[in-house]
Parts: sequence; C-alpha cells; structure tokens
Amino acid sequence: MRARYLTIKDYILDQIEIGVWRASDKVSSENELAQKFSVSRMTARKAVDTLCSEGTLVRSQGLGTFVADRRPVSSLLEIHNIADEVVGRGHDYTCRVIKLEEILTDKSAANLLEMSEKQNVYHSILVHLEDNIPVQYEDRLVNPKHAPDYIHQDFLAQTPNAYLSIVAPLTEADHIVEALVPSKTILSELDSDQPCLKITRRTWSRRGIASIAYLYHPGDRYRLGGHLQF
Amino acid sequence: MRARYLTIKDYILDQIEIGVWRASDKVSSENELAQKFSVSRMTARKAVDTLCSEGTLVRSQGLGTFVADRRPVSSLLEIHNIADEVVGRGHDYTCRVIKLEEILTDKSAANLLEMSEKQNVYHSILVHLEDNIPVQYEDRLVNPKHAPDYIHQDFLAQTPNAYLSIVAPLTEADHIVEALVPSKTILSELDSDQPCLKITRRTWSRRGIASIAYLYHPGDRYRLGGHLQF
DNA sequence: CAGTGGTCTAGACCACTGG
DNA sequence: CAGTGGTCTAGACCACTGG
Repeated sequence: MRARYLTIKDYILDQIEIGVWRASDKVSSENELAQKFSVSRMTARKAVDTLCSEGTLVRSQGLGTFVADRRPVSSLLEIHNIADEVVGRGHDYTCRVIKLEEILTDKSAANLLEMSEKQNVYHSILVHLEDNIPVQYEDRLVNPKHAPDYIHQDFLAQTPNAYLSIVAPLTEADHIVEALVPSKTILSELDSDQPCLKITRRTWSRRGIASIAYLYHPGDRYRLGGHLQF
Repeated sequence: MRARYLTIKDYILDQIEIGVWRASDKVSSENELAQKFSVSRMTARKAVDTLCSEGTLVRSQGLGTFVADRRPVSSLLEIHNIADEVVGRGHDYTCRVIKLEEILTDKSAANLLEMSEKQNVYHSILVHLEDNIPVQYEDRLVNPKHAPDYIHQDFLAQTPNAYLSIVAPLTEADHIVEALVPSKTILSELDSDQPCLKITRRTWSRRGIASIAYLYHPGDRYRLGGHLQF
C-alpha cells in the first residue's frame, strides 16, 4: 500500500505543475488537506514537511504555507551542463540555436584561444530555456583542432558542453564572473531587462584551449552557488 | 519552551562531535532515544528526521540509523580577503566603517544564523575602497558566541574577514552569487549606478554558523575569478 | 477573534533486516 | 523471532498572524 502522504504530496506538486498554485501563492492549509484526503493532520503535515525540506514550499507560522519563490542555484565549482541542471530540477529543458557558423579569428579571439589571427574557428550562439523561459545565452568559440565536427552537431539533442566534454575531455578551466547589463540583442534573446550574471569560461583539454564561452544569465532567474569544506 | 526534539538533536550532534559515534556508526534507535529522553517515539523520530534531511544521518529500515559518511571536500575557491586582494594588485586599500553595533536578531537573521530570535548579534557595515574608489559594500552579521570581541575591533587595521579567520577558524562556507541592482542606500555608498555582483556568504566554524556576509560589488569594478584543474 | 503552523502524546500496524 | 524504521491516528496545547 502506497503511503497516503505521498498521494497528498503528488497532489500538491500537480497543482503547482498545472499552474493552479504559482510562486508565492498560498496552498491549502494542513487542516484543509487533512479533510480533503480524509487523513489525520499529521499525515497531511508530513506531505508538506517533505516538500518544505525539498525547497518546494515554505511555511510561515500563523500565515500559511506558500509555494517557494525559487531561483535555481548551481555550483561554481563544477563545469555544469545546463541541460542536466534544468532536468535535475524536474523542469523542461529546450534550446534555440541562434547561430552555428565557421568564422575567422580576429585579434581578440585569437588571443583568448591562443591561436593566430585569421584562422578558422567555430562559433555558436544558443539560448537555453527552462520551462520555456530563457535562462542562459551561450556565445561560444571552439577551436576546430579539438572538435572538428562541432559544426555538424545537433545541439537540440546534446548541448555544446556535453559534446565537447566527450570529444575533448576537460583538463582545466577558468572562469570570470561579473554583473552587467548586456547588449540589447542579448537582452532581447533572453526576453529580459534585468542585469545579468556573465560567466566567461575557458576550457582546456589535454592539447590546449578547446573553447571559450560567454554565458549570460538574467539576474532574477539564475544564481550560482557553492559549498566548501576545509 | 524549547522544543524537545531539538534537545535530542543536539544530543546526537554532541555524540558525533565528541567522537562517540563516527561515520557509519549506528546511533541509538528511535525507541532508545524516546526512552532516554522520556518522549514519545514520534518526537525522537523528528530529531532523527531533521538530521537525515540535513545529511548528518542516514536511515535503513530494519537495520537502524547511521552517521552519514562525510561529503567530498572541494577547496577550490578561496575565501577572499578584500584588503589582501587590493594590496596584491599594488593598489591602495582603505575602508570606511558605516556601522558597528549590537542588535537583536529578527526572524530572518535568526534563521540564517540558526539562532533563536531576539538574541544579541553583532552587525557591521563597511565599505572597502581601492585607490579611494569603493569596490565592496560589506553588510555582516556575526554570532557573538564565536567572536565575543568582534564589536571592539578596529576594522581600519584588520578586515572583519581577517579577524574572524583568527578567532573562529573556518571549517565550512557556502556562497551564492547573483547579479542585481541594489538599494539606493547601497548604490550611494558605493558611489555607483551599476548593477552589482552580490555574494551571500555564510561561514561556519566548528560550533556552527559564525557569520553571514552580504557583499556587493559594482559590476564595472569587480569580477570574480577562478581556476580549476581536473 | 478564528485560523495558521509547531510541537507532542500514546498508542497502532506495517515492511524489512538479521540471526 | 525480536528489533528496526515507515506510516498513521485522533486527539491536545501552543505561538503566531491578520482582521
């Protein structure tokens, strides 16, 4: 016999899923849930308990229980795959390919990739969406030496990050994190007017710099987190 | 009246702290705890519940409850001391103390510091300047238990971070990085109208959370960097 | 004030594990 | 088998919030 509190938990998750309860909304009280499902209040409470500890709901004594206003937190310490992150949060991941082309390095790109000027490099621009809301604008340069077939990939099936980690396993990375208001082009692709968290990340494989990525995240939809132990 | 399950929770944490129970050891059963503390099993269970959801204990039906194995250590990102950073760049470091006071915890501060409400905590606000230009607005709460003399320090001579790392050596930290436009008060102290990089950092010493800091950096004057090797 | 969540009791039956 | 955790009941009193 399946636990009754799980039925209630599913019910709450369903209501959130179909949009009956949205972020910051008040959900049914413990007594209402208990009555609706003909269980004791302790059992209804357990359903709410588990959703609180999972970060889906937040409680406030005397006020009620509310859908958490949740911006995702991801790790600074890992090289993350945005698709895995989104799916890991139980959300729908999609992506739009804005650009996928071969270009010649200019001075700045050549410097960053430690190549010489006017060499072929691959250039891709993608927008990653979580439940159809843009969460990352990814502008990436790739050294063809490390990933010769990069330009023929289907990035709807596999993110650039995931593909690169297979053909050119990472040995090293650096990143710079900053806050800024990006260009209008980028803001429009992100459908946002917020300041962005920009991550500039260079990744090395065994034979040198494989790729440089500029990742823009709307400040109100994305946070970076990390936990350290000494 | 303090909740009884918290007493039991503290007891379990103490036993782990002093080494009576080590990683993978079996801890007292729920019935034993209930009897020892003269509470119902549900109450003993609640203490174990919270420690499970915090990752300290793991349960196994039919077997018992065990101390969780330690999480992997990642010491890749350092806790920065802004003064060292600035001096390291060959620039002039100064700082303004905006506030240094003793206040009572409100609900939110109590939650974040894992203290109860209306306890004394120290509160400091500083602005750190590089060549006389503000680069960081630091709003910090400190648990007096970990640093009783915090409020008597001269932060023109030594940053809060440097002081705390001496009196309450760090064992753990977490941080969240986000981009936002801060309040007018903060913008005015920073003499900036740019979006900011906000770092929320909690630091632990052995006995719990020692301090929580909100660090605001104007987006055009500060970047966060890191380098990883695999 | 009525309603909310926070804690707690003293029971119960269950599924599961090892011996 | 006895002991463990997993679930559940039908109550209780409390602190807190808004009106």
